[in-house]
Amino acid sequence: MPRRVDHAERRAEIAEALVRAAGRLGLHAVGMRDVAAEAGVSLRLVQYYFESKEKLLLFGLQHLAGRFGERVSARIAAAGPDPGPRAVIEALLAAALPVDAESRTFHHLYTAYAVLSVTDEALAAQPFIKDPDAAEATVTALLRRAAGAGLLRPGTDPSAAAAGLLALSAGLGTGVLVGQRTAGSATAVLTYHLDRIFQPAEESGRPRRSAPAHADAAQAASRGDTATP
Amino acid sequence: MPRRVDHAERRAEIAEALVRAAGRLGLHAVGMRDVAAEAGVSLRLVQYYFESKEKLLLFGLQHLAGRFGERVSARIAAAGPDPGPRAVIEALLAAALPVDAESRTFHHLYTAYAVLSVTDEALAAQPFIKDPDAAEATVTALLRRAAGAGLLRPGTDPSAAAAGLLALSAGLGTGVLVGQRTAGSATAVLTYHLDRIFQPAEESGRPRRSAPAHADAAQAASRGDTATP
DNA sequence: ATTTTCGTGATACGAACGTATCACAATGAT
DNA sequence: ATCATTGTGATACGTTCGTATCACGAAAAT
Repeated sequence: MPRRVDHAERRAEIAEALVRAAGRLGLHAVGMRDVAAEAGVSLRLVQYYFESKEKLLLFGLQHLAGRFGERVSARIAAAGPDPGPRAVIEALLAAALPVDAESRTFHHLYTAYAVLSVTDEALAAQPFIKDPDAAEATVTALLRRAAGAGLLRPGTDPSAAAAGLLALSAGLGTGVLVGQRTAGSATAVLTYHLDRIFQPAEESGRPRRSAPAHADAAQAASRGDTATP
Repeated sequence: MPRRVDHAERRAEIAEALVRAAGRLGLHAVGMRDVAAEAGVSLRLVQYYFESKEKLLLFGLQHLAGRFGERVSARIAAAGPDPGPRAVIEALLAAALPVDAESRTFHHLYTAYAVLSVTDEALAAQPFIKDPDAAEATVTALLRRAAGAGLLRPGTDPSAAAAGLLALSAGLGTGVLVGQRTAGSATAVLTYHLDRIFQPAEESGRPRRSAPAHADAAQAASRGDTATP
C-alpha cells in the first residue's frame, strides 16, 4: 500500500490527532500510542514522521498556534470590512476565550504547554511564548490609534490598557476552563472592561457599528449563568 | 529508630518536599521516588503516609492552598492596622503575583493543578477551584464598601471590577511565570488598573495612607525591565 | 515479660512508556 | 527487469513508575 505520500500533510494529520487526544486525556497523559490510535495509524508511523516524542510535542504546539492564528484572523475578518479598533480588539480577545469545544482545547493545551515550558527549556525557547507579545503590540497599536481618534476615555494609557486586556482575557479563559466561571460571564466581564476603556457611543448621525451596549448585562451576568436562552 | 511520630507533621514535611520537587521538575515529572529523595526518607515512607500517589497529590494541593492562604493573610496584616480597601485588595492581588521564588512556585503549581483538573475529576472536585470564588467575593465586598464610601470612580461595577482584577492578576502572573513579562511590569499594570478603579487621592488634610501614585511608572515599565536598580 | 502495634528499610512485580530492530511490500529510477 | 528507496507493520528492549510484599526493630499495652 505504500504510495508516495505528502509528508507535511501526514504530519499535520498526526498533530491533529495529538491535539484531539491531548484535549481528551490531558497533555501529560497522552502517549505515542494514544496519538497513533487517535490518528488511526500504527505506532511506527508516528515514530516515522516524528522521530521522537519531543519533536511531536513541539510540532503539535506549532500546529496549535497556527490554527489559533487562523481562528483569530477569521474572527477579525468576520467583524466585517474595515472594522473599528474596538471591534478588532473584541474579536481578538474573544477568540481566546474558551466558549466552544475548539477554543476550549486551545486554551487547555496552551496552558498545559505554558506550564511545561517552566521546566522545559526547549519549550521555553519556542516562539509561542512570544506570540502574546505580538498580540500585545497589536492591541497597543490599535488602542493608540483609537486614542488618536478620540475614541478612548481620557487618561487611558494604551500600553498598560493593552497589557491589562490581554492578561484579563487569559485569566478569564482559565477561569472558564476550570469551571469557576461561565463563558457568558467571562464575555460580560470582558465587555465591561472594554466599555471602561472606550468612549461611550455618541448618539449622533449614522448608527454606530459595534458595541450594542449590554453594559448593564455585565453586572447581571458577571456572577453566574450562561447567556444561552 | 521508630519512635512514635506525629503523622500530621510528617505528612506536611513530605508535602513540602513534593512542592519543592514539583517546583523544580514540574508537577508532571515528579514521582514518588523524587519526593522521597527530596524529603530525605525512603520510598516506603511516602507510601506509608500517603497510600497512593493520587492522595499525595491531593494533599499536596491542599497544603499548597493552605500555605498560600497564610501568605495572603500575612501580606494583608503587613499592610498595617485597619488598612483601606485599596490596600487590602492590593495586598491580595500582589500576593498572587510570582515575584519571588515562593510565589513563583505557588503560581506554577497552581496552574499545573488547574490544567490537571480539566481532565481529572477528582482534582476538579477539589475546593481549590472554589478558592478564587471566595477571593472574588471578598474583593467584590471590599469594592462595594469602597463604593459606599465614595472611594471609587463613578460608574464602577464592584462585581465586574472584582472579577476583572482577579482575572487580571492571574493572567499577569502567568505572563511573568513564562517569562513574557517581568514582575515589575506586572505590578505596574496592576497598579495602573487599580488607579483606574479607585478615586484619585484628594490633596486634602492628613497624608493619604496608600498608593504613592507611580501611575506614570506604569506606562514606563509596562513593557520591559524590572524595577531592581 | 510477652504480645501487639507502629514505623521503617530493602526489594520485587507488573504495567506502560519511548525507542529500536527487523522484515517486507510498493513505488520510482535505471 | 532490476535495484534502491520509501512507507508500513509487527514486535522486542530497556527503563521507569506506582504499588505490593516481606522482614524486622522499637515502643506501647497487657
